[in-house]
Amino acid sequence: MTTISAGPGAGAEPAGVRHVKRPTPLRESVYEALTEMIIDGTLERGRHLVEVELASMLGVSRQPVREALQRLNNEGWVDLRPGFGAMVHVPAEDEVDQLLAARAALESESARLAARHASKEDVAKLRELCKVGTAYQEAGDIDGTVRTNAELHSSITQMSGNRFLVDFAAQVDRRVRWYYTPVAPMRGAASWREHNRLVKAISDGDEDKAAQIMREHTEHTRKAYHELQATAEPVEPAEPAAATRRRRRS
Amino acid sequence: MTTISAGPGAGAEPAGVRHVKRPTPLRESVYEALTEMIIDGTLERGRHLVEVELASMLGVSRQPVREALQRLNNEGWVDLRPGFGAMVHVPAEDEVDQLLAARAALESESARLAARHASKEDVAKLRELCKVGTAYQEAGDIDGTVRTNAELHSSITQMSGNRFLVDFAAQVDRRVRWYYTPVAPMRGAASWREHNRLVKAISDGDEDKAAQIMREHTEHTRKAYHELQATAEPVEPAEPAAATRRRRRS
DNA sequence: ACTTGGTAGACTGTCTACCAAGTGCTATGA
DNA sequence: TCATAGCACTTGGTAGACAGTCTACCAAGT
Repeated sequence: MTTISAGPGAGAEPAGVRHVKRPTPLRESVYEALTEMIIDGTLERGRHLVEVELASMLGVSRQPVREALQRLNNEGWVDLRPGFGAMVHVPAEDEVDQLLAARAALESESARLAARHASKEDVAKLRELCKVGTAYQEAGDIDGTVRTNAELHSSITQMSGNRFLVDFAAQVDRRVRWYYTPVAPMRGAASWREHNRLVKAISDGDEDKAAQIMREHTEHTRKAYHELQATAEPVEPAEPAAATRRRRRS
Repeated sequence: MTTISAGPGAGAEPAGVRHVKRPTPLRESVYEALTEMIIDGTLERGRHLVEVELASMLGVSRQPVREALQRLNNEGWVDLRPGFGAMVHVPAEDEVDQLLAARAALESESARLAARHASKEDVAKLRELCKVGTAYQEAGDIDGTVRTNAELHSSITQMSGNRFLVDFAAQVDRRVRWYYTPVAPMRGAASWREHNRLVKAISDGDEDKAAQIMREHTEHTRKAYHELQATAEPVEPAEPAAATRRRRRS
């Protein structure tokens, strides 16, 4: 499950674009593999990541692993301590909050620009996503719901036409997805109602309204997170530092 | 691209823990050196960067240079072409525009949060910076003006208390500073008047006003940039591809 | 019991060397 | 003139080596 298939596995190529061969740099694949493992919990928070270990685990040499780790560090997935190595980032108490606040700003602005620029096809696509998402939600398919949600948000930022916003938002979204998957189910129906209103505002070209709805939407998400925290972890006994766990054989 | 540097710099350290200086990894120094060289024009836009060349230039081996180049690529300072090398990024026509738009969103939100959280000392610091900046401006010290301007903006984002906003804004600011230094002088006095109003709004805790002033402020900057473009390059003869210039001199 | 000193092992950071494959340039040939 | 074959150069990736540093652990001294 851990070996990197440089292969074109996830063939989401737009039809007709036949990349004769895609020599994706190894570091890229390693990066993807590691984020995935972090998100799905294979690599627990606080765990010490050892280069050679990862390297042999993924069937590559140290170099690509190093490069991937450095990128992960830059993007806040792991913390690199000089001379010691990388630990999977352990999110601070207030971090999710700040993350969602940043997301609110980025996506709200994106929504505003999307309302300004969206074409008919764009709007149609958003409508479709809304429909699919609602269906997933009603069917209780959490994974599908989360995925469609992410797709909708990313589509909207994409439509802002601003590559920096797209870029930052993508980063933030990915992090949010990590911290926060457990929250998603909570506010299913309401979330999709808001999405619908948002898409309408965009289709009407009502910039202010789109921006405002998106802001409130993200804000609701934040509230939901806090409520979950409050109920789920009254005190949090601070799980005894998984920090320096190593297999100490014989 | 882009990164969230979770570096230990933004010390949210528990009071009293003063980590002594930790030997900076070489790649870090290389990264700094290269951005500096890009900003100050030593490495012109479009120039082909060769790893071994940079390595010997900086007195290190290929490895740290590679790692630095990858980071520069992620953050949009250079473009990495597989199998060929890195070229110093040549900003596209609309790129500055998008950059400033993103900045508007980020800094506007920061200003809002700063207005919410700023302490008395914070406000005092901002006032001081305004005074210094205005003085520089009146004295015609462009370098000082630009520096103080950057410091003021970065102080405000810092006061937002949101590390993600701080981080993104820092990145954007650095890029803006690169693209755009020539514009700065143009709108000196007006800029500092706006700064003063902004600081007042923050000190009053008027979130909406602070956000709005910051947005307009950035917007003015964007306009100024466009006006400069319009006058300075009526047609832009598209300087004969600095792309593949190499020292081929006899 | 607590501190100090020493030891050992594990990793990173960096360097060197090497090779395969891809890219751009150039000179050759039709 | 235009295609093309060949060449020089550069990256991407691998392997191995070594110093410095970090952690843990043990032993002796206070």
